[in-house]
Parts: sequence; structure tokens; C-alpha cells
Amino acid sequence: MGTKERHDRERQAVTASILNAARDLFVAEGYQSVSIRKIAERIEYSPAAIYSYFASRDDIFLALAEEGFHRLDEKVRAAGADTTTAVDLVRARWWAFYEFSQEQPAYFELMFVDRSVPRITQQWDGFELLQRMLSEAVSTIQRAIDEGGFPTTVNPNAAMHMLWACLIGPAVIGIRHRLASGEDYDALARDVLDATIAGLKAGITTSFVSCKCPEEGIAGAPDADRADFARLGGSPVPAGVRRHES
Amino acid sequence: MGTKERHDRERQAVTASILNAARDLFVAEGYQSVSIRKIAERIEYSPAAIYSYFASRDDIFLALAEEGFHRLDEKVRAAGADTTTAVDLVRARWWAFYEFSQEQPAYFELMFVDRSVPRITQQWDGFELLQRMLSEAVSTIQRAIDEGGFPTTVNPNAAMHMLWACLIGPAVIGIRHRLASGEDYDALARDVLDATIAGLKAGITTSFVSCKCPEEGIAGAPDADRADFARLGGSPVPAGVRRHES
DNA sequence: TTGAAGACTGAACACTGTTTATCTCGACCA
DNA sequence: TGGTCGAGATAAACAGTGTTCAGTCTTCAA
Repeated sequence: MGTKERHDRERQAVTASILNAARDLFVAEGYQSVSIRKIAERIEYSPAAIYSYFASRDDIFLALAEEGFHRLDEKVRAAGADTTTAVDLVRARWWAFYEFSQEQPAYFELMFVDRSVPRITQQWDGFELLQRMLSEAVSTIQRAIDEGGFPTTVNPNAAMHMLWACLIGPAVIGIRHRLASGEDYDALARDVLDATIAGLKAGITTSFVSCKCPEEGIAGAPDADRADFARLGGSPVPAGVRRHES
Repeated sequence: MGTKERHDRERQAVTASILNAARDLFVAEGYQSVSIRKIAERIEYSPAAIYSYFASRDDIFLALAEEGFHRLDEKVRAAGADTTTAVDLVRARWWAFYEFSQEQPAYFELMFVDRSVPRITQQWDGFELLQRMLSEAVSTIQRAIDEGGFPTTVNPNAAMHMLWACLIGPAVIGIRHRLASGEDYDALARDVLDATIAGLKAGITTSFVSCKCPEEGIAGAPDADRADFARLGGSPVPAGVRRHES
């Protein structure tokens, strides 16, 4: 009885067409101007039909954010193939992270900058990928420490978070065109990356510690129910964001 | 004939009440949820009335952004009074920048993170203040170089941009709650600031150069008419943002 | 053949920023 | 004092938004 299978295939096809339409609009005009009605028009369905595939507009963006993490992962993995030292690999991969922000500003915005959209929790489909990307980044730094590129006093997890935090700045500045015309965005990002790596090499004492046991962290957090387990790409569901709730 | 003066005073009073209402909503709920109708309700005017005081919703936010730069300026000036070295003063003032982002997230968002809102050009009222803040930040770094806290190879303007860029990351991560619960936002920001300062002390070669003559920069830029002279807080007017233009 | 389940739609609700025609009222001049 | 002019405020409308819901229509199993 292949009817159910066919049904599932059809549902998947429509789901994919919604995501395709959303992605087209989103890459072309930025995600703020992607509306349910525009998507509906593209796929030749009524706006209401979309709500039997995605619970809300944000859920469409959540799916696109997952796609974004896949794209970022691919780009980062491809970077630094020609490097010899682990420190150079760290540099090349985090430079790729910055490049991604400028090549795919709409994705980057969704994944790291914008409010409320990617509600990334342990339940989220892309959570495992995210965890893998993070641990990969940490282990590359660990290799650099083992090779002697970074001092042994460097905490690889803190260093990973620092590189990430440092490069979000130049990325946001680039996406939002916050420099004077004539000033070089890439040069600023390069300087920031160099300074951070130099700072790590200089062996600063870091105070950032990551919570190894999320359950404990959640239980101990003051706003445990809201905070859930947001990480890097994710934010908790802000209270009162859904307009039509009350 | 005091009628004109009284008229002007009344206009100013209504303008102020619009800004007060906008600020109240904006600090309480974030600026995304500030609507013309909500402001109108607060000041007991019709929504349309607001348009004889501000040309658009964004112009209200532009005024609030200017206010934000004043607040930031005050906070930064007050910081580091107890420091002895210029490097410590640099650290204290940029730490104040980060603190401002967490204490006044709505202002910070408006000033540095969000799209399209602060269209800050040379014509803008707050431009002079911004220029003064920037040159103050640069000269503090220059003092640190003169004192021997930073190597003489450090370009103070590049260093200022680097510190700014580095701290925007932790600020955005904090505003958007992008860490796992249990992880310490302030610790991450502190580590980033320490690493950047350590990197500067280590004497990296910067490639960022600032355009000293904005006119030339504008003329030379590919999209000169759109780019104008956006700086730090500012972004050019994005094409087609105003919905009712065409 | 019937009934249930699912997909889809049109219309509506409650919003948003902004524009326009209209009206009111105070100030000025004759 | 009476008339006129203009600034300021408004109601209503326009075009858009996300979302919900009652109803229709198709498909499929019993």
C-alpha cells in the first residue's frame, strides 16, 4: 500500500517548495522582507496553506537557519586545506567564518544576529550538527596547543568562544555597513583575527568557563524555563514575542 | 510678539512628549515593538499627528539614537577615573562600552546592530558628537602608546576600530542571549577585551587604514551616492527601505 | 456507499507605517 | 468686530503584515 508513502512524498515536496521560495526571497532581499503572502504567491498556494506545513513564519526561518549551519560547516571544513600548522588552520577556519558572514549575510543574520528567530534548543533538528561544529572548532584549538602554537595555559573552549565573539563584531559591522566609505571591512576583520590569535599566543588568563553539564546549568539558571539550552546560534524564546498568543 | 515663541515652545513640548513616549516603550519592550499607534495613544494624539513632528518612524529612532550616543558618551567618560596608566584607561572605557550594551540593549541595538535605522551622515545632528567620541578614543590609545603601554608600531586609529569591532561581538551575543545557560557573558567579554589588548601589546601589524578625507572616500567609493559618510553608528540609507516611496 | 481525515481556500482579525481630504480653531488684518 | 487664512489635528483609507477559522473539496479505508 504505497499511498501513505506517496502522501509523505507530496508533503515533503510542498515543504521543500516553501523553503525554496523562502530562500529565494531571503537571499535576494534579506529575510526581513520575506512574508508568508510572498511565499504563498510563489508556490501558488493560499497563505493559510503554509500553516499546515510550518507552525509559524519563524519555523520556516528555523529550517533555513539549519540550512545555514550546514553551509557554514561546509565552508569552514573546506578552509585551510593548504595550512601546515594547527594555528594557521584555526586562523583559516575562523577567517572562513567571517567570509561566510559577508557572502551569506541573510543566513548569518538569521543564525547569529537577529532577535527571536532561531530558537535553537536540544530539541532542534540542527542541534547535533551545531554540537559537532563546536567540538571540531575546540579540538582544532587543542591541536594547536599540543603543537605548541598556543601556550598550554590556553583553555580551548574559552579560546573558541573568544574567536567566535571577536569575529561576530566585524561580521555585523560588515553586514550593516558601519564603516566610513573607503575603509576596508576585510582589513578590520583580519586585524581583529590577528590580534585575538596574538592575544591567545601571549597567554592571557581567561575567566570564561563553559558548562559541561547542560542539565545542571539549566537547573541552576535563574530563568531556567525560558533559557532552555541555547548555544551559539540559538536564543531562548523571548517572552511575549508571539503576537497572537494572548 | 510672543505668539511665535509660544508656538515654537508648544511644538517642542509635543516633540519631546513623542520622544518620551517612544523611549518608554522602547526601553521597556525593545524598539521593534514601538509603533506609531502606541506612541499616539500615549500622548493622546492621533497617529497622523506624529507625522507633522517626525517625517517617519525611523526619524524618531534617529533622534533616540542620538540620545543613546549621549548616554554612551557620558558612561564612557565617567569610566576609568581610578586608573593610573593609559592602557588601563583604554580597558576601562571599552569595558564601559560593553557594559552599556548590556544595560541599555535597546539603545545599543539601535546604534550599532540593527538594520536601516540610524542613517547617520555628516548632515545628522549627532555627527559632531560621534566624531568627538571617536577622536577621544583614538587619542586615549595614542596616550597609551606615548606612555609605552602599547608599541609605537600600533596605529591608534586601527586599534580603536579593532577594540570597537571586538567588543561588538560579546555585546551582540549578550543582547541576543546566544550562550548556553550557565555560561558567563561578562567573562567572555572580559576575555575578549584582554586578548585584544594583549594582541595590541604584542605588536601585530595592522592593515586597516582609515580614510582621513571623507570627500575623497565618497568620490572614490563605488556606490558613492548611497554610502554617503556612514561611520561606526551609521549605515547608508538602504535602497528601497521606505515602503511607500514608489 | 458512507464517513472520516486531510488539504486547501476565502475571509476575517488584529496589527503595522503612511497618506489624504477634511475640519477646527486661533491669529492676524481690515 | 468680522472675515480670512493657515497651521494643526483628525478620521478614514491604503497597502501591507502574521495568523486563525469555518467551510469546501478530495481522497481513501471500511
